[in-house]
Amino acid sequence: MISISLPDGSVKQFDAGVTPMDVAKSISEGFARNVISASYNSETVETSTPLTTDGSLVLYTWNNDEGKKAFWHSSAHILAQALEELFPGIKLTIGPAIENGFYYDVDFGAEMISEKDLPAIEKKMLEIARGKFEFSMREATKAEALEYYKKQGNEYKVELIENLEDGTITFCDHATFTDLCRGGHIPHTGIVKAVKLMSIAGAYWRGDENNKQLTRIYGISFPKQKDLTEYLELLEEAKKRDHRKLGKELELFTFSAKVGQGLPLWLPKGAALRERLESFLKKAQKKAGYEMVVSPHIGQKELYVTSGHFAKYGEDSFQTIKTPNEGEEFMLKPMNCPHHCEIYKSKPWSYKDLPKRFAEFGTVYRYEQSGELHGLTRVRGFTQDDAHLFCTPEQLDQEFMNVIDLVLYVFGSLGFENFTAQVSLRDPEKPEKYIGSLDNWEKAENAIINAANAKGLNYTIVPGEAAFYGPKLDFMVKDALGRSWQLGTIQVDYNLPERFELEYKGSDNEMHRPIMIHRAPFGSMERFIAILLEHTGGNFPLWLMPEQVAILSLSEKYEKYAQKVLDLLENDEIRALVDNRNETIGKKIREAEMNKLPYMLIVGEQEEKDGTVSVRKHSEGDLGSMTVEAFSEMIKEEIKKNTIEFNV
RNA sequence: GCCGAUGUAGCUCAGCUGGCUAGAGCAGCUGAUUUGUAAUCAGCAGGUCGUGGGUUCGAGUCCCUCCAUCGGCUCCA
Repeated sequence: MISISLPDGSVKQFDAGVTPMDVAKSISEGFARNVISASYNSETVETSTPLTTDGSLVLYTWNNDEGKKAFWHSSAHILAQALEELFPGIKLTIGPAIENGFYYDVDFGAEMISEKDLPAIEKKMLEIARGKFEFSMREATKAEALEYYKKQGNEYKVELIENLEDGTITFCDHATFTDLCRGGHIPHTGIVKAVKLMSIAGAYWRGDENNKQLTRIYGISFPKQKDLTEYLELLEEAKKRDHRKLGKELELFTFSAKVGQGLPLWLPKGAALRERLESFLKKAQKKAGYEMVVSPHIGQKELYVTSGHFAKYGEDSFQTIKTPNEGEEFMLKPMNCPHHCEIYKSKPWSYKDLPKRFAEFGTVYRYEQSGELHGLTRVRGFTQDDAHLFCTPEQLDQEFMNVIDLVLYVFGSLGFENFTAQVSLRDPEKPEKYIGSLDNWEKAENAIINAANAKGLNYTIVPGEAAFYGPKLDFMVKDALGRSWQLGTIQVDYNLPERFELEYKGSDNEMHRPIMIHRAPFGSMERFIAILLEHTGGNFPLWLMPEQVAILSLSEKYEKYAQKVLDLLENDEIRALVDNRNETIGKKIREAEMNKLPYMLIVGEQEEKDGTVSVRKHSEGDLGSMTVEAFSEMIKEEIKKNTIEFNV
């Protein structure tokens, strides 16, 4: 007999060799029907794995993330089997579950595959699923496993196995299919009722560009057809919040192939929105002791040679600009830091002057790979809400924490609650990617981790994501489709001060080297606005709206009164427009609603007589009539209510 | 840059297996209408079918090049 404890705290006795599914059935047959995976003593097991020791068992259904993971991973096996049957001779590599679904990376050899092939593969998968084949794990020795795949000529699996310890190697079989696999499956294929293969993509073996590119097939599967339909509808809904679509509809920005890819053109409304965001941040930065500086869009090549950026990115940048002077070369500035270092160098500093905080909305140009460009989130010309703080070692922790406060204030003010903090460290395996001494790197990494801890941030540590000159604390936010983007970033840098020979005089009358903090709460104006658009669906907070109020005249007869209302609102710094076209009120309302105008004021005979406006709120409807003054107060109140004060 | 897909009017889209002067709705313009909470009516105008080649008696439709865009990979100072 063994004792098995369950998540509800209960402990039950079973014969040794009992399976998780047996335990589920002992709880209730109905529950057991929904159980699709399990973990024992925190290790993933199959629902058919015999349990032989005491332990704690967790049973998962489709409603748990672990259950979904097993479901999708098992679906990847089914996909692999379908592919093997339809395209004999292909080489399978890996097929994991992902956040939404699963994929399988396959070497198709000379075979060409395109999206047209997907429906046939889906059909085959469902055929296999209906066979209700059980997934069963089988142990193999390393020699056996290697032999199996060497015989098949699958060098990918051979490579995977060579990196595994003998004695830990398992295979998973179902039907006639077998695959190297660590485990974690649903009981049988029949539970998969709906499958959709989403797309085909190239993916490098082991994520390395120098390796062969494999074909990756993305898919998602569900236990019910209805779940799939709902998922696809959800995707359709998310597409409506795509910032590229909204940006066009709301006339915020555009692109022109003639200007060049990845070079956004800001339209009047978008420019106004940007400006409003900038002045919002400027106000907070002023309180936090920042000083604005301005630097040019180009700099001599030497500047970036000194900073190290040229060696790192020179080849992949916009190339140098030549002048009539032989040998003279300039570059479009790809970042502001070197300029700010030179601003720091413009005069000698005492420790009493520090910290210095130089801020600039600096527009930079980076030659991103063409396949990387993406709406406003990845562009070739963009404006960073940049600042560089120069401080003493004693000031570093406090300065860093203050910047965290500023970032949290910015995110809070704009309603970004679901961000993740990411501590981006260097990859210890690839020292060649970074500059500077290990000693300084450790100091910088510790400073970031300490500050994040002191601020009680819930963060994840990701090695390999640091900048080449220093580690970062990044604030990541997801877009409508769940893709993560880095918005705010704070970086500690010991290297540029060294390369630019920055100094200050200490209390000991000796020269010392300041530490530099790079930071951008928005990240870039472009990306921030893109993500804000996707989060709000274009319904920005009232204070940010390019146009807050539309005054809709009932007919041309009320033009004068509409104009008077407009003047009154403008006196109160409310952004309004008059729609005095010869159209029905229904049409004017419809258009204002579609343009996401927060408030509509309808003015006609009654309103002119009473000196009132009839107020309609976007997506809510008629609020009744009130005086212009009362409306104005209401707007100001709403803006005030949604504004957070920044306290240093 | 790599893999896959897409590109028809300002916008959203139709155009079957290649066959008369390429269609619709919205937006625009003109006129009528002067309107009470999500589309008033009528007329007009608008496209070298992304670009450049090719196949063909004939190409929006088939093939190739390039460009741009979309989904991924790699990259992201």
